[in-house]
Amino acid sequence: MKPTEEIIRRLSNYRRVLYKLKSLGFIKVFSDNLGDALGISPTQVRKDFSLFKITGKKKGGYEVEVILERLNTILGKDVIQNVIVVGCGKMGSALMNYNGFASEGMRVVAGFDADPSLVDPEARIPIYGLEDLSKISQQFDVKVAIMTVPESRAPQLIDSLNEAGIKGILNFAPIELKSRNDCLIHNISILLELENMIYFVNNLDDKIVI
Amino acid sequence: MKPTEEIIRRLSNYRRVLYKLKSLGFIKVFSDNLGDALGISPTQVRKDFSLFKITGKKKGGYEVEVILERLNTILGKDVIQNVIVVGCGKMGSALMNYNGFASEGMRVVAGFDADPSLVDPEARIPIYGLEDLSKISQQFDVKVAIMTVPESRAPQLIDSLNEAGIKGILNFAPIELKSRNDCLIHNISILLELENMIYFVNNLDDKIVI
DNA sequence: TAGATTGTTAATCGATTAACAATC
DNA sequence: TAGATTGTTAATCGATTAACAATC
Repeated sequence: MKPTEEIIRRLSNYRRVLYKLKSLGFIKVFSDNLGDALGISPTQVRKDFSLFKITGKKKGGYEVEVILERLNTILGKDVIQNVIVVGCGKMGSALMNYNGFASEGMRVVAGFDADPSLVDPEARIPIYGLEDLSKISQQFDVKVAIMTVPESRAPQLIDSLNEAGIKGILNFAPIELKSRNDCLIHNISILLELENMIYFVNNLDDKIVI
Repeated sequence: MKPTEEIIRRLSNYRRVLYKLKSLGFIKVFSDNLGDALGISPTQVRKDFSLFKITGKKKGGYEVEVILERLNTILGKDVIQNVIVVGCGKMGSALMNYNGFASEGMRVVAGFDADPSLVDPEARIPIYGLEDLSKISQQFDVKVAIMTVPESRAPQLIDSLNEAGIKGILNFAPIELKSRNDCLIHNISILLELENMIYFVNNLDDKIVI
């Protein structure tokens, strides 16, 4: 069985919770603990672990340190993951300067923008023109890009990103881009999320189904 | 059957595609058209429509104008939906000034921040201290909040938001907050999304399962 | 009419959960 | 030992898809 996106999402959450438990002094955890913390069944925790050959001891549970090491390897935390930000408007620059990346083993190595007035190769995180996409991406072995450009620019940019060797795009434009064979795309649409919540909030009488 | 989050997400996407088709001159569409555009089966389109009593004509398909009107009603587009932004740091202010809300029938009526130096009730979109949450939320009948605060502040803020009558929270802090009975929470975690993509990009040999 | 498309029922598929033997 | 917990198999559940009668 191949891991699905949902399973990997849960692995990230196990990892996050395990660090919290570790800081509380936990040496070992049971599938029950993790299930409670994530609001899922202990069986699912065990099943997920089983898929990745993460084993525990009957009655003894799982060793926090051991699972964490395994999870870090699976999620690529043993190497710094370089990413770029394409589109350095308000949203893009807010993301570039977000300081949560480092502690998650990620680094924004550069920004890119079509607007020459935003280009600044001397900045702490340099900003280049789009013509430098391939050069910089190859130099830093970048595989993943955050895309914060206007909706109209998004579709054509995908081709440039692919040519530059980008395999994963986190798209913030309010347009649902479909993954291709050669490129995984995740869409984060604030408008869509709000619209979704607004529906359920406006229909609270209907029991919320999540 | 109650609509799930996924179904509402698809309704949003039908709506988006339908506006595009309308601008291309389409008067009617078939479930095939919509399925193709969204990469889903025509059966699913018909099933979704059926759930909301959106009907078409055998052989004649669906009338674009009619479905759009229905979808707009379902998704609350017939009334302006007021939202607030809690936490006016870089991310929060980038969101407040994002100009995609208006065309989707949403309006950011105010921002809130614990830091008094950010408070500015005279700004185009006024920024208040947290003590004004209830007053302003009630004044503008706000039910949904965008939360862009540091992780450490997030949990306690939920209580304040609930007291202010907020029923839905779009959380940007990198902490997976669980929905409660009285409050729907959607988490948007850039780090989690990146981590997820990084996994699949680093394991491209394993066929991607989406 | 013949062909195409809806609306719905039944079948399939995949993901979650229950159950339980193994065993610490 | 008795009780608790893992690891896995079988059962369940829900969502998607196939099939098809109705009909335009």
